[in-house]
Amino acid sequence: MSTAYEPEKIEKAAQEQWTDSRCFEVSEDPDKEKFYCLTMFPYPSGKLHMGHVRVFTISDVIARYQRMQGKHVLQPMGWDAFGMPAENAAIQRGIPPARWTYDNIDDMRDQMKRLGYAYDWTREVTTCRPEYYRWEQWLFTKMFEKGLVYRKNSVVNWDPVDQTVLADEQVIDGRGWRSDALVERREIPQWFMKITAYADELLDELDRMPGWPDSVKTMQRNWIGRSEGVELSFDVAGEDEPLTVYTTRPDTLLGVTYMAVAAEHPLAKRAAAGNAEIAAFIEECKKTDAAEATLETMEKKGMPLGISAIHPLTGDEVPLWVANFVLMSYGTGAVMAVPGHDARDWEFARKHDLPIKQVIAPEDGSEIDIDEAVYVDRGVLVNSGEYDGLDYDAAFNAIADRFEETGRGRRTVNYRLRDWGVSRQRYWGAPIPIIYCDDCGAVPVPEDQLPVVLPEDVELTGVGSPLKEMPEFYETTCPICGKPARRETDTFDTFVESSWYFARYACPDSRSVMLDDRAGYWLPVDQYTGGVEHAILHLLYSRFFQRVMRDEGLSDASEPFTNLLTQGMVLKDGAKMSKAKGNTVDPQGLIDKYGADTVRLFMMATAPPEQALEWSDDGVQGAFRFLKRLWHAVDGHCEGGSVAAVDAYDDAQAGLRRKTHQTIAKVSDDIGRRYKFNTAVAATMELMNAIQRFDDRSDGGRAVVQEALEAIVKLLAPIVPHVCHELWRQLGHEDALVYARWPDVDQAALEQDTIELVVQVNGKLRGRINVAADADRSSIEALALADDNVQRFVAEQPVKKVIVVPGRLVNVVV
RNA sequence: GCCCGGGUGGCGGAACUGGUAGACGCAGCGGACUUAAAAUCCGCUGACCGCAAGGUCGUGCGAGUUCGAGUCUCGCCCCGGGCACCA
Repeated sequence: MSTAYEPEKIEKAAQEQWTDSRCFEVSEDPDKEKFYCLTMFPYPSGKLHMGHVRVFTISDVIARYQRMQGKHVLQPMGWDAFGMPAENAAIQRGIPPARWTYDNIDDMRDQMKRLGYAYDWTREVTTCRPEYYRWEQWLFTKMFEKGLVYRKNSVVNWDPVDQTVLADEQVIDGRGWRSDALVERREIPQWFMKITAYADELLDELDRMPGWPDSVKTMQRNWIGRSEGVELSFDVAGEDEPLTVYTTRPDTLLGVTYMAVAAEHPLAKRAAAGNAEIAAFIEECKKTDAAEATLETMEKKGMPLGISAIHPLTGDEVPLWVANFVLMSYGTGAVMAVPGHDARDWEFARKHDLPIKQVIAPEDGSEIDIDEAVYVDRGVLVNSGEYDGLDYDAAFNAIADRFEETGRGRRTVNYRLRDWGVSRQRYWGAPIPIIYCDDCGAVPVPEDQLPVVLPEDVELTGVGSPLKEMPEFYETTCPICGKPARRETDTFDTFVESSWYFARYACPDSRSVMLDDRAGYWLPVDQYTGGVEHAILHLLYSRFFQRVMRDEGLSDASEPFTNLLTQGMVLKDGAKMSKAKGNTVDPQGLIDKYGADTVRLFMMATAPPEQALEWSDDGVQGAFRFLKRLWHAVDGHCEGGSVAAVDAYDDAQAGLRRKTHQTIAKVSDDIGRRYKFNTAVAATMELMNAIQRFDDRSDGGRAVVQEALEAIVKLLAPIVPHVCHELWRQLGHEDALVYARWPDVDQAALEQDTIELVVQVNGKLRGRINVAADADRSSIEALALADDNVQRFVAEQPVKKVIVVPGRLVNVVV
């Protein structure tokens, strides 16, 4: 009597058994090899979306696979619970951010449990809880003591109508998203973390991280942007202070025909004082937002300041301009312009009729016309007086030496990386633990007064932070002198919470210290999985924080994540699935209709994890159909009763055994090494097809089918754990599948007497031959040349050579 | 604009280290079963030529390297992600 595949029933039963046996709860066991498998934790935005399901399933497959390898696996889950959407919901619906967040967490936790992830729920971490954020407040005060944090003015988007600071995302075409008012750039004092102090270490270690994708390492290298250059001083006519610029191309120094400073530069401000036109231009510059993409793509504008700089080598006067593309925050806020050999300078010079001078010529002696096209490659110096004929390196050194000798410059290393501004003028975040005292200045909150708890019962209006209206929050006393003082009302960037949560999972209940000995057992994370959109910021901040924690004596590890898998986005209609774009697909409907296993299988079978996955509703049906086929195959097989042991096989039986063990080998490699779950699924589907074509009810036949079905159930256990859990039981096993080991390949079963080789003539496929597995080269060649179709194409032509690729093909070249 | 990916049948994708292009699945078409439908099972399915054997073309576009290129090199085009206050 055959039974139906009822996912809802078997999934519930499997999950209950996992929960009751607490098999995914792990403690520290030094005798076992640990494996810490982590997914980037979600922001509790409401319901799970497809991107969540994809990344959690990928990670769960790896965790369950490693468990079957005998590892002691930790897979925790938590909530990146601070953030803007909670404030938006509060403004729109009048629900306090805390309640909205906790409700969402409850919903999403239920959905995760329904999907059967192998999480140790006893370690759940929620970043908006004081017991969590107190430790980042504490670490901040330690960083304060070490000089790793500091306060400086920095630019924000100011909405003059709502009287509030806007996130870049809230600025739409230069206007506030709620008020529609033109946004202004405004400078306010903010806290910064000195990530640049670790720039060299963060850069150098990338060379020793084989477990990270090259693309991510390259992006981080470019982001840090270490460059070796020279700082040069130009005198300015009528000014006492020289103007210092940084350049990586001192070899082009004689090609300088103008210079440019940022709108915020003191020289520009002074020039504006006596010139209304310049003042207006500087005002206009402030109206663009500060995003790099905007600065780089906007029209390059500038104005002469009416001041001249003196060229340090020739003594010539070069005009000084103010330009909208020069950044005050990068380098010195001033650049020397070499239009002949820099693309942006060239374009700007053409537009404003500034002279273009060639000082570099191609090394191969070819002629170039600098008025036609810019020449940016390194080459040989020309029109550079005593430096003519030098190459890049020689010129770099000669000019750098000259400036160092005269004290007018120095070799220096520059980074594109900027310090991390962590202040946010928002309510729903961790309070920055600083007290401002008129006498003592900015004072960190002492350890015994931590945490600084964020009040949760508030009303949000959308205008400013409610903390600024709560004297019971901000009124306090100075920890040093005891006088009345005022608390910082800014909160941390939410990236601060996500920069160390991975460590806290090791000891989420630790009350006395940020991290205890348990972190020493679990860290670093062995496998980290998350969206490629986090390739730079989140991952770089986490690498920085891990080092800060290391230097605080909290952990021995320098790198937080040994292996990184960056999963591609789930796209819909060609764009990232996101709430903001309104193109999300709710996975819940599919779970209700087909069960968790079908959804898990579909996500894994459809595309490799690193690739973007374009969502389509078709295909889910196919995953469901396959699970039904598997179910009925096991069901039908088990109806035949117990299986007798057999030690000799006929050809067909040996053939199915070979397919079984080829599949074990392929799936082990696909999941264990390549992370190609889609081809792993395809391989098990092929084995299923082979089983269904195999019709042999003899003892031997039933034995190899039993072996094949057990292999499929184990190989698919990480991907579709519920149905496999039940099928394993049906195949006659008392111990739950979750305690089973990954299957081994029987090398003897793989052996073959003959193999097929492809024969090409001049690289085109012309025939196939069967040869003995151990055939030598000359007999292969002879067999290949004897093939009728091969003979047709060789015909009378002399054979120039024959290439034999063992196990693959023969190519006859005529 | 800069940095990092990607582009292969009607669709998702496979081809791992330069060696049979299109595995596996979806959709479609034909058939079996059924009173019927659903479900299930079997077969076909890149384009073109051919009765067939087989042949020609074909991996975004253009060149190149090689006995052999989806894969490597150079130059383009298009799409996605990131660009520091979305997470």
